[in-house]
Amino acid sequence: MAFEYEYQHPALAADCVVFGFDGSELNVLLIKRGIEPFINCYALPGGFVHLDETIDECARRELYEETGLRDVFMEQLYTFGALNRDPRERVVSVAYYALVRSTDYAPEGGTDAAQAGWFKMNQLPPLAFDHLEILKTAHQRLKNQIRYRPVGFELLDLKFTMTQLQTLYEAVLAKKFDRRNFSSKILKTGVLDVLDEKVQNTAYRAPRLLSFNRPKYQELTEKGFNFEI
Amino acid sequence: MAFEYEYQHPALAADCVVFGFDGSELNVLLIKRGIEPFINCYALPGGFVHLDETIDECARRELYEETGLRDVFMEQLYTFGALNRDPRERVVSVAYYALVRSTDYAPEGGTDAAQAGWFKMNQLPPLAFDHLEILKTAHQRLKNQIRYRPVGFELLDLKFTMTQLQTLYEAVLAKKFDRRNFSSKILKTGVLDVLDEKVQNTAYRAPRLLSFNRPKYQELTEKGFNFEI
DNA sequence: CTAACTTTGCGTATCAAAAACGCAAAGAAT
DNA sequence: ATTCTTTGCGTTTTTGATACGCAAAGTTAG
Repeated sequence: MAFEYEYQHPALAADCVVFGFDGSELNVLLIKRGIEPFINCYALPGGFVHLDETIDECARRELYEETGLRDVFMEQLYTFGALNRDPRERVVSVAYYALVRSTDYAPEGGTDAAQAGWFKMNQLPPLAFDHLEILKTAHQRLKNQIRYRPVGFELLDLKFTMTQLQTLYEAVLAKKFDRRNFSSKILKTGVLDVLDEKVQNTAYRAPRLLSFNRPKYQELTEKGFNFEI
Repeated sequence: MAFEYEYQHPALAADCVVFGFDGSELNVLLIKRGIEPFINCYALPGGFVHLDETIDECARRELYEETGLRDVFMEQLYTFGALNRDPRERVVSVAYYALVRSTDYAPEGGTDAAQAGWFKMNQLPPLAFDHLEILKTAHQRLKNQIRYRPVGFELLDLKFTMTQLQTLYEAVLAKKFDRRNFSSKILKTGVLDVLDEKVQNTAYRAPRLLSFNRPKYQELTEKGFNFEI
């Protein structure tokens, strides 16, 4: 016992909800806990905030330590402060929400990240603490964000097809769109570049590849752009 | 010195950004600090989280203690965790955002709330800590929320005129609307009841009074309603 | 090799909502 | 009585959303 305070202080943690997209379904990154409480139970990557780091830095550090992932799109989600979230002591957790390209990350055996893995959003294992509630909050945020941010930037490969982009939207929003309207609507915004390149080795007609045009996207978001589908 | 921990813990506080509307301009509630640091400087109402209360409860308690306000619409905004926000020790602050009817609240002299007061959003005094940054974040949230929540519920009197409602939207969004389109668009949603009552003692033609229809609003928000103007 | 089939890419027709604005009645001010 | 401002209700015009037709690309199957 080393640190003393005049008043009681809660412990402060950061937890990360990392979404990935595998081409057809939305996935979330979970780790298997190696310590009590909830040992061997799945949980969101996260841990306690150090006094010499910001909460954002903590979230990135813990994510890297527990899964090997870094340099991902990440933003603060919500702070969870119920009284008995953690059986050990009062812990307040600042939750973060992150998006990664699935192809950029496969959990590797034999490392700290060996216990990390992707889970389909509709086949989740039981989660430690209030992490299911945090995850549901993050999913809601993703559903909102996809309307006014091209989250495909973070979730798809640099080059992708229109069908892949539409599948992502349909997976996130759990809703179907007309292929032709989806395509023309999203092309009309100008945030996509049509590449002079086609997918190789496809069944039937090969689709052309697309990429996001970041400067154009920046320009549009600055004047209150809406990606509504 | 009474409380000991194995690891260092930051202090945890909650601060409230309370917006009010006086009929023509957007206001924010500030208190004059009576203690160091930043003594006599204006700041957001707020204080440290007790270990036997949630952060939400803390925000409501502090707001009541410092301004006398209670039972207001309030929701969590963002958590601010920069390293040197507070010169005393590491303090992480969970910011809340609240809306009140100006007529429901006038700071009273001779009470704990004597130091509280409304300030116009475009005539703010210097603020303590990083409270200006918090305030700007809250204003941005209000601008977003007014699109899909009838924030007039919280900011206007129970009975109001269409012009007052439009003035509120124009004050929040810093944008002008066509009077006739604004009126028909918002009436068409059904969230307003047209009362069989007119304003008394007006210059020129007396406008009719309106009120929000809460059940209708609830019904619409549940099916993904959009109040976009 | 040819026919069938699936996906893709581009187009148009139809429908609904947003934006612009005309106009007269209410009712105080002169 | 006349002027003037605000209010309330409408129409026209323009824009955007939705539904869907169709042929070309290019693979699969006979």
